[in-house]
Amino acid sequence: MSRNFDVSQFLPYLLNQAAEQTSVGFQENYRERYGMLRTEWRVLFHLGKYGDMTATEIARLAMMHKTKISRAVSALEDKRFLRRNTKREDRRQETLNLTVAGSKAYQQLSKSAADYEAVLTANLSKAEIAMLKRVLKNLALSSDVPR
Amino acid sequence: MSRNFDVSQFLPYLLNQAAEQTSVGFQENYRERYGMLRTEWRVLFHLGKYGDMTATEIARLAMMHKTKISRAVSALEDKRFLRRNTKREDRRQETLNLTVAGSKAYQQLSKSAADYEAVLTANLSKAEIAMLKRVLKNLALSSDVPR
DNA sequence: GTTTAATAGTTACTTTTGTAACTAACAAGC
DNA sequence: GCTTGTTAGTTACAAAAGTAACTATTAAAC
Repeated sequence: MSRNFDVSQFLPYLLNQAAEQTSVGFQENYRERYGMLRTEWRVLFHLGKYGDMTATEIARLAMMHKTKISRAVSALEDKRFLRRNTKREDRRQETLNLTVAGSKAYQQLSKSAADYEAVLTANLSKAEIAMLKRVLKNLALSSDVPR
Repeated sequence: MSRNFDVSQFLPYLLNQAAEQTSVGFQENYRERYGMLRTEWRVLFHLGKYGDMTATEIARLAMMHKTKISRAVSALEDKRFLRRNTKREDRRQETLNLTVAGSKAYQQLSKSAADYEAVLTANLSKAEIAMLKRVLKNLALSSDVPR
């Protein structure tokens, strides 16, 4: 069985291809229009979805390294999509919150995301989509290396 | 509906997390032991699976840019995992083939891949795995931008 | 209260990737 | 056979990501 394992069907490989294609497909929605990178869009949507957060909280939720977050936050700040506020009770931390422009971009892009996902899943049933997402979430937790 | 779209459940995002975690999880099998990068492992497994190929053929199959392939091929050649042979009928192309060491690495790693996948899919049924892979392959083709 | 350790976030340096321009070889048109 | 265009693969340069060391601040130990 392992002798004949078909490595071209290897799950991490298939996941990578699907992830890469769909992410590249979606980036046309924020790249030109808002001048964002993928990491920036991710940070933006966390703030849009969960409200004010610190960089560390985003890093944990998004499973992204803190330097990546740090750079994305700086870029989003430069583009006036978010503001930072040092916490009074702990001056190491800073709460990040979207500006009006940031919120608008988020609204716009979450609409685009919904549309894009609808296209991607056009020939899947509700049950299949649910199962797919459940599996993906489990896989993301599987080899959970805290970084 | 789009108003309340849950962007933290966005398919490309979930795919990315699952892809990243599982790829990072698997890399411990080739990173230390063979000193390979992810791109190199991918090129290696294409040659192992399909036999001799040119760089362009791998690029098309693996949906990787040709510069990435070029660099991975050089690295694999330096490590003596493959050899190149200029084709006589078209001297622009070169056929890549695994050395004995390359084949051994491939055998080893495809075994590891099988084991790793078995762990990843431990709590999925055969039907679920089949459906998952089918969906992933479709998603990878979805927004097929030839590069 | 002073030392020690831990945490949030940034910066410097290195590695990897992306993009575009390049060389070499072939093919077609004329 | 010469020009024009195309394809395979590489290289140079720029952008992005990873890693480790850093600063500033807080918390704990004593």
